[in-house]
Order: sequence, then C-alpha cells, then structure tokens
Amino acid sequence: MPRQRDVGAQRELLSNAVWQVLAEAGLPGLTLRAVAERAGCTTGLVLHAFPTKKALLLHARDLLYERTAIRADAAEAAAASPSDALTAVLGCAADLTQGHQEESRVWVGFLAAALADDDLAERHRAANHSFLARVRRLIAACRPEWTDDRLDLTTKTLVALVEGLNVLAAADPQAYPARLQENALAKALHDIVSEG
Amino acid sequence: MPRQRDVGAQRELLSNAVWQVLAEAGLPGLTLRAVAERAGCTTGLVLHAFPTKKALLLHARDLLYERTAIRADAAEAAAASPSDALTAVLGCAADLTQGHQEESRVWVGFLAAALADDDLAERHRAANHSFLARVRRLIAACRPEWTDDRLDLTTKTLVALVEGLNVLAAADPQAYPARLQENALAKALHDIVSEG
DNA sequence: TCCTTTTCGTAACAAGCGTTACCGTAGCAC
DNA sequence: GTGCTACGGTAACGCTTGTTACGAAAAGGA
Repeated sequence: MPRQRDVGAQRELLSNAVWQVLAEAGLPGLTLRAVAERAGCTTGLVLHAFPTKKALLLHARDLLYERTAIRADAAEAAAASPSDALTAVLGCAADLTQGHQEESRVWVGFLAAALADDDLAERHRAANHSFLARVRRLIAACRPEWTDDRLDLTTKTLVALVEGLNVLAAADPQAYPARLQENALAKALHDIVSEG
Repeated sequence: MPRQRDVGAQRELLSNAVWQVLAEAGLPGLTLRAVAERAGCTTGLVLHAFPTKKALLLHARDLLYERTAIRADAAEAAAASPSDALTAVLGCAADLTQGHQEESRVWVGFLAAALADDDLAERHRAANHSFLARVRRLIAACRPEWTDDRLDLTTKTLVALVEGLNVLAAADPQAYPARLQENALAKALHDIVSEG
C-alpha cells in the first residue's frame, strides 16, 4: 500500500479553491482548470479527489454551510444572554466585520446555481431552514410570550433583511458599508428585544 | 431597399427569450442556441440583431430595469397618498402578486453575473440607485421631518428587506409565500408610516 | 416581371469545457 | 536495493460554446 494521501485535506484544499474562484470569477469562471490552477495542481488530482464537477460543487457548498454554522455556534456560545446571542448570530451572518465579503459573493454564486440545480437547491433550503430555526429559537428565548405566527413572521423578516443586506452589499459595497448594515440590524433588533 | 425588418421588435423578442431561458435554466443554461430556440429562430438572427452575446445580455438587463421602472411608475401614479404610493411601489417590487416570480429568478441570475462582469455590475448599481432614490423620495414625502441620515438608513433597510424576501422566495417559495411577504412588508411600512 | 439588396438560416470554425485513458513516478514492503 | 502499487500529471477525447462566412430566399423598385 504505497503512497497514501490525505484525502480529507485534499478535498478541503480543493473546496477552498472552488470558493476563491467562485468569489473572484463568478459562476461562469468556475471551471475545473481554474480550480486546479488555484489549488496548485492539475485537473487530474481534482477528478481523483472528486468523481465529477458536481460532487466538487456540492462539497464546497457543504463547506460553506459548515463554516457559517461553526461561526454562528461560536457567536451564540460566547453570548451572555439570549438577546446578545441573537445580535451576535445575525451580526456574523451579515459581513459586519468586513472579514468575509467574499463569502457573500460565493453565497450569491451558489444561490444562482441552485436556481437551475435541484441538488444545490435542496442544500440551500436545508441550510436556510437551519438558520431560520436558529434565529427563531433565539427570538423565542427573548420573547417567550410570542405566538408561533408572530415568531415565524419576525424570524423570516429578520433573516430576509440580513440576506438582503448581504446580497446588496456584495454587488454594491459602497452603498452598503458595514456601519450601515450594523445600524440597520441594530434597529431591527431593537424593535424585537426592547418592545413587545 | 428591400425587405426591411423591425429591429426593435426583434431585439425585444430576443431579450424576452433571454429572460425566459434565464428563469428556467439559470445562468449556465443561457446559451445563444437556447435563446434562439426559445425565440423560434436560429443563432443567425440572434447575432444579426446583436453583435455579440454580451450585447444581448446587456439589452436584456436594460429591459428588466425598464419593466420594473414602468411598473413602479404605474403603481406610484395610481396611489392616492405618498404612503399608499410607498406601499404600492414596494409591493410590486416584491412579487406579492405571484405574477412575476420568474422575474426574481432572472434578477438573481443577473446579480450573480454582475459579480464577475463589470458592465453588468455597473447597470445593477445604477438600477439599484434609481430604486433607492424612488423609495427615499416617497419616504421623505411621508416623513418630511426626518433627517437625511435617518432617511438613508430607513430607505436602504427597506430595500434590503424587499430584495431579501425576493431572493429567499426565489430559492424557497414554500418558506416565503406571498402572504408572509405581504405581512413582513406591511409591518416594516407600519413602523415608518404611523410612528415617528 | 425581373433585378437588386437586405435578411437570415446553414454550416463550419476555433476554443474551451468536463471527462477519461494512460503512463511515469514516488513511496512502502521485503 | 528491488519490486509492486496507488497516486497524480499529461494529453487526448467528444461535446458544446460563441462566432463567422456563405448562400438561398424574400421583398420593394423599375
């Protein structure tokens, strides 16, 4: 059994390359050769680590979800109160820190791809439902007296606002700077946290 | 000078075909042959009406902007008061009527394409600024006492909410039905129209 | 009616795509 | 050191893409 490789590391390396290419060249620029070049290898290795381009895409999509989930977990765990947790989770979902604008671009790319690919669409919905459930749970912790309907409406409105800010900032960063996003989010949260 | 054609009608026909293909096959499915087939002609006519694929894409993008602008104009003109106008304009920007869900899909497609194409990005920003200016003007008519900063924040928050609802509904219509979007919009508008 | 000129379908082109087959090579077992 | 085996780079495949060249058909002017 000579020459064993670290398959997991390879897959992560390649998924990161998918990510970078998608962020800077968009969906049309996402080719196997571009990914290979970015990862510093050839298409041979790419298609030995993944059987097909779609498998590579799906794995990169899963990686995106895992990263955001991990970040949200960390933000939630570090928060002292439910309202702090809600603020922190939504804050790291938007790119307030300006540390992951490229993630928004990647997200938009995957979203557009999901509109024509059922597998990607399913993963998008799963990830979104997961995020909705998280936000809903945090809001419920802040406002235990709210009805399910009100919880639902507020959750989805808040998530839509965050995604809208992300999308618009990805395409027009000047019009949607971090400070504005922060203010918009703070105001929306204020209405939830402090008044009935 | 025999056999003259209606260039304008051809261009609109082809742009609509671009639109339909983009809505149902997504950005990767948008090929000249697919557009030609949808328009009931061949690639010959397509590339006689437009010099290149990019020109076709840009014209289709312009058409998308024109349609939304015309619809917004009509909604605004039909409204009795500034607050009604604001409600109507935002209502037709979201796809409350369920009449143009495909427009949201097309919008997402162009958005993703804009992230990798400067010309499309510029048009996206121009269209968005135009929409922002419209919403801002209507809000200012409702709340003439507000400061510029407050106007700006409220406008961009409201537009982000609408775009977020559109994007999320495009990818997951079940989770974001028309009624929910209507409720979310109504609540956000209520905070603007009725309280200082 | 015939001729001219524009229109547009046909068919080919080069380039780039995802994918596959192949083979040199690098590393462990002995 | 030698042999074996999985790894991964090379290069080709077939296909589709955007684009172009060419020719047939169609319609107004004489």
